[in-house]
Amino acid sequence: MDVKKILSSQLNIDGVSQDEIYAMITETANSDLGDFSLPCFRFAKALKKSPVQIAEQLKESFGGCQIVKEVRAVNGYLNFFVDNTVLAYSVLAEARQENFGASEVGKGKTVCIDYSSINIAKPFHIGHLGTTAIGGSLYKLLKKQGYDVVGINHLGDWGTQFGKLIVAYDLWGDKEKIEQGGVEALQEIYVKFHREEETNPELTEQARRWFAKIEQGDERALQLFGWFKDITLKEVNKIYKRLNVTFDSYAGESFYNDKMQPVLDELESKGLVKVSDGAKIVDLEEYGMSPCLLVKADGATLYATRDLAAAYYRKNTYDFYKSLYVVAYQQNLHFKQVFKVLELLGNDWAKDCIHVAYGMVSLAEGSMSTRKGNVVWLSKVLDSAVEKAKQIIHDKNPALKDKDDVAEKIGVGAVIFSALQNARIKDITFSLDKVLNFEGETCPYLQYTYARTNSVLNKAGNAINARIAPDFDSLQSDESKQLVKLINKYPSVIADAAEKYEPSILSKYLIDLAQAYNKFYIGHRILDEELSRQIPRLYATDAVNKIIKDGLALLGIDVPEQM
RNA sequence: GUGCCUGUAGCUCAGCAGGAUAGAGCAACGGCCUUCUAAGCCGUGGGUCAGGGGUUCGAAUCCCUUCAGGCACGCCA
Repeated sequence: MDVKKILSSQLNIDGVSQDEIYAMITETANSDLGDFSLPCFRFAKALKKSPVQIAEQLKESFGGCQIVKEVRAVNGYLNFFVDNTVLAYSVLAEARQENFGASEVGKGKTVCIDYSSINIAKPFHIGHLGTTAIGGSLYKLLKKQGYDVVGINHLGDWGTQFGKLIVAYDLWGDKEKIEQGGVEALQEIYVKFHREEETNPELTEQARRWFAKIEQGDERALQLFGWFKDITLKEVNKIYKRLNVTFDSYAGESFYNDKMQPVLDELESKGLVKVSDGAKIVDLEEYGMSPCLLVKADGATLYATRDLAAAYYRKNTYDFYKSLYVVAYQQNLHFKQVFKVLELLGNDWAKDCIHVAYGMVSLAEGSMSTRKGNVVWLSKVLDSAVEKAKQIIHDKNPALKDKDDVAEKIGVGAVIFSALQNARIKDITFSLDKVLNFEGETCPYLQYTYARTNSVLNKAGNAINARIAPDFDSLQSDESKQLVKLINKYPSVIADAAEKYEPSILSKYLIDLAQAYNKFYIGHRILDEELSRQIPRLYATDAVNKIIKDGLALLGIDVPEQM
């Protein structure tokens, strides 16, 4: 229930719209002062009265409603005290409904999300965790908001590195070894190629020729290329499954090979193309940007050219309302350029293309480099996290059922959560120790709280459905009030997270909710109470149970029923 | 050099379409399990919100500026 809306609808101030009043009502930091507050200072000039007078007047004219217990005018603030019995009654009823938190604001609109976008034959390392986890969560958040969502894995499946890989395979590759070793085995020969290449430029030349053969459709070249692709996808799909991430399209770079020329033609016909040092560019100087490179001096297309073709393809195919690119902030300029070129081409939908940038992942030990083979494989990080979870289960709850399943959920959840708990723009120095810390503001803490609510609900049996009038007066403590308020916020938190493309808003909220519940749990016996007082507490427990499960699912994280 | 991003407790971060006394977690120290899961809860200490100026009744939040760190800036993606 939107308390601010109820309050603002009861307030009338000359020359100020209801929406403006709504926006000005804040939650009060100090609960002694009330639950919600309207500062009246800004109205002083227009009304030619002091804020103190205005607050007094508003207090007098406030019609009153069930939810408000008391209104006070204090030092120019109009403070509202909410009646928690009434609030708890309606909030807990809402929270028990099936689709609590869902919305239909996106109904009939399609959002494309380009995320994860891995490279073929390259390791899935912790650097890919950010885009995969953020994109995967946005996918679910936007669906929850009613949008049709298209998840696109823009595969990096084009470029001279595939020529290199073929050369490396012919020289040092072993079919069986690679079938078994997968991407890691491919990486080995790739890294070797780069070492050898430094002293033997002939290799570089050979690689170039092989890549040209792929382009020309040479049978053997395509066959090997397809094989590398299969190996990679097979392996990566296992990780996606663990991360609860899905895609609707794997149209990658190679897919756009035959779709760039029409875009280039259009650019030419609109007079946007310039030739500079033999390369074709779009000059963006008047917009304060360096030029967007379209075609190299040797005639080859570039990254930006493919992104332009992809943008058109997505618009034509999906008629998107928004098209998101979950890509690290290193590429800020690139996307600014591409979007500007789309705009210069006269596409009003250019404004709907949004670069959802996120921070860098670095290692405490130094930078990652695929070529040097200095990477932290995500599958290994997931495995260590699961291993750690197993150890802790062994220490704390050796009698637990389905230990392996629970450990998987806890371990993988911890890793995903580490990528989603902070604002996405923040850089991350990856530390396994930190990911493996299971105490405090962590995913295991949320899962533990969920398991705790499960335990209470199971022990309560059918009491929650007893035909006895619940006594909501039993939720008057500060802890209860705090908890009810947070439960009430869930739908707006999802809306906010979806609107800002920021899953961390949800992560932070879930931590707050779990903290509030744990305080409530410690401070209030639930099952010892008589039924009429027990039921509201079970409602609250049930709401927390559902929200944590649903909220974590929106982050791509599973919950164990017990732990 | 230019543009963008970041700077809040020892560490990691919330708070930033301005509102009342700046909040969590980790780490440290001290408490709470014969009672619903102690992966929990309570308490203690810890702050020039990077520095300076400005706007405002009011600034961590907006503007200017300086400093520090990161990223990007033509033929990689």
